[in-house]
Amino acid sequence: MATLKEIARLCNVSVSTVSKVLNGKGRVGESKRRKILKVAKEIGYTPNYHARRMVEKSKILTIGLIVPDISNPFFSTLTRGIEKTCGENVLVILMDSFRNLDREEKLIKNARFRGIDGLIIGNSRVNDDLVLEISRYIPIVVFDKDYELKNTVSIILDNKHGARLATTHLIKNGCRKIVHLSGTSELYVSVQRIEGYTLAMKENNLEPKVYLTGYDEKSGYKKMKELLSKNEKFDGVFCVNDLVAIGAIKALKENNMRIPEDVSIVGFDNDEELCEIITPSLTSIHQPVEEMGEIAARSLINLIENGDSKIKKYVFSPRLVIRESSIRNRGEYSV
Amino acid sequence: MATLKEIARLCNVSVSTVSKVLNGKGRVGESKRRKILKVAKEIGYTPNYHARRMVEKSKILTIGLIVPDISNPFFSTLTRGIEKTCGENVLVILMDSFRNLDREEKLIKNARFRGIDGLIIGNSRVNDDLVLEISRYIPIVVFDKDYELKNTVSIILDNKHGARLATTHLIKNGCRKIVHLSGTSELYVSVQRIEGYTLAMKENNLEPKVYLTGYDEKSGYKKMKELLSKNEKFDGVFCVNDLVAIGAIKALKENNMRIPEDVSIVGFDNDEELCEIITPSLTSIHQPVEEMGEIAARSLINLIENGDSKIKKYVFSPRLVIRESSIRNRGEYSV
DNA sequence: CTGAAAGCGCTAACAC
DNA sequence: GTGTTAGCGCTTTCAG
Repeated sequence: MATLKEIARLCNVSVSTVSKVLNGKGRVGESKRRKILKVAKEIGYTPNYHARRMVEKSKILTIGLIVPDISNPFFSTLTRGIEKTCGENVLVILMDSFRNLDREEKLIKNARFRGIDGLIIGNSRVNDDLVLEISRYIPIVVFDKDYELKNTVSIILDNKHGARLATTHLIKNGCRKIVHLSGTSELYVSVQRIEGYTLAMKENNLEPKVYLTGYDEKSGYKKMKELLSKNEKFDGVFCVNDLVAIGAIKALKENNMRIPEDVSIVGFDNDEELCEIITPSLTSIHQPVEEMGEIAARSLINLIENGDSKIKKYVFSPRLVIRESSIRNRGEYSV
Repeated sequence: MATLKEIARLCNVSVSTVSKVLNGKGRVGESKRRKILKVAKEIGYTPNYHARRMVEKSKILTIGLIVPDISNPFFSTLTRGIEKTCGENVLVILMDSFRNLDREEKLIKNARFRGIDGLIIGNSRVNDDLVLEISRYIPIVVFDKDYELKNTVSIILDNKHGARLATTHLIKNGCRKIVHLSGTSELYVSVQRIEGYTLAMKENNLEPKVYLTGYDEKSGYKKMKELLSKNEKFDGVFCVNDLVAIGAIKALKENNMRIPEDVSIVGFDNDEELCEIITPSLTSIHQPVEEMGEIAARSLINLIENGDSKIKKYVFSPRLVIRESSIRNRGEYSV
């Protein structure tokens, strides 16, 4: 390996002289300087990063980012926001858990042994004790979970409010029998959305009906097919996310239901690509994903550098984006 | 900071004893062992990663991944493939260039000063000299560019063949006037696809017509609108990617053209999410993105560990995935 | 069992 | 100008 020592030997000078030349510090005779530069290039010298970090109080930060699935648009956009905030001197180590809980736990546990200075955990299912334990060692930013730990910042979307917005919109728009395809009951996000949905229904003296699903298109399709075959009656659907909504739409179409005339439908996440491509275009609840990523990164960096953060929790507000899938031409409601 | 030294002091033992206990090596008296473990936990000791790497010939690798836009499904899926291959002991540093050439160059140049052992560069526009220079220092895997350098592996999709497949499919399916929305003429990928398209047209004594576009939905929409307003005649469209195709479809629909009856259309990339959601569903050329990511990671790791690679180039074959947008009910062609 | 000592590659005082 | 020295935090012989 090419080292300073090696160059020093080749040039008959001391290691520190080489170091000075290569770092442009101190004064060194022109002839030596040239020779050192030449040799360094020849043998392809690259300074040992770890050795450097040992001795410098380097300002380079390394943060770990854990996501359940980087190919999911929500998380890739989140990642984009994080990357945006991390300039030259913050390295982002991406870790995809592939929605495998064991793997996720292992990744979180091992982070601090990997030179990682802080962790951003996107929407995980790991238990709180683990976060509590790990946060003793490195700062953590978590999404959609509410911790009040010293070394931790929470980034939260007001999911309850979002769900209420969606449901109320359907109601105002003339729907009376609205069902909710909710995702699993384990995820905090889903729990909150179920609450918001239920609240809105009760406020309007309507009966809430929650159906558990997964989070992908397939599970939305499957559940909707099931409801249709059971001959369930409904005129509105609120879905836990856009993918589930898209699956549901597919099933509804196959059964010749008209959207939004027979059944109105609202998604969540507002992935513009998806929402606008599908026919009819999909009304959805927008969350400022990229911005949330930026804040996450900024908070983490601050947490690492200052050991603590004044603001322990950021709550973002969702917004309703109305498209064709929920607007009936009855004049009962207009944008 | 919590260090071995600190623990040693607190326990009245030597640093090496502490090291042994914490690493479970060598034999140490039970009482000391317990005390050391206890103190280490109390003061929240985490071994210094860089110090460790200095002395161990650690098997942990750090690879850098440069993409133009992580929120683009192609690259997030690619990333997924890479992550899949990198187990416990390979760290992936994600770097998004945001399609900024300056930033991309800087990222590539700085990688080796950031403890990065090798680089995967996704579909870049950096000039070849830079790659040549950097590959002297660290191994590089590049996409869609054909290098024959010692320290480099190329991962390539046979774009020409893919374009030919798409075009031939349209021809077999009864189209005679096929236009190509091609992206820009700078990107190698586009050049290859144009060639394949042209070849297929000529083979069938048809006249190729290439129209430059961008790579997003908007530019597909815009170009198609333009063609329609100019009253260009065509019965088939081959697009450089799915997004452009989707934009084109939108424009065609607005002008009340029937797809595939009036105009058949084929995309490229086969992003399943998009291709299957749109109405009509979009025929496309599939490239095994995730697999390409896996191979990229595997090659790079091999390159890092062995200094060179037998295989300098992987060429992947595209595949035609037929959906509604190109199948006319004329019985001229069936799947 | 336990600790002293060397050394990983580098930077930074501090002499010469 | 230039080299010597110390030390970053850790692992690993090697004596005792």
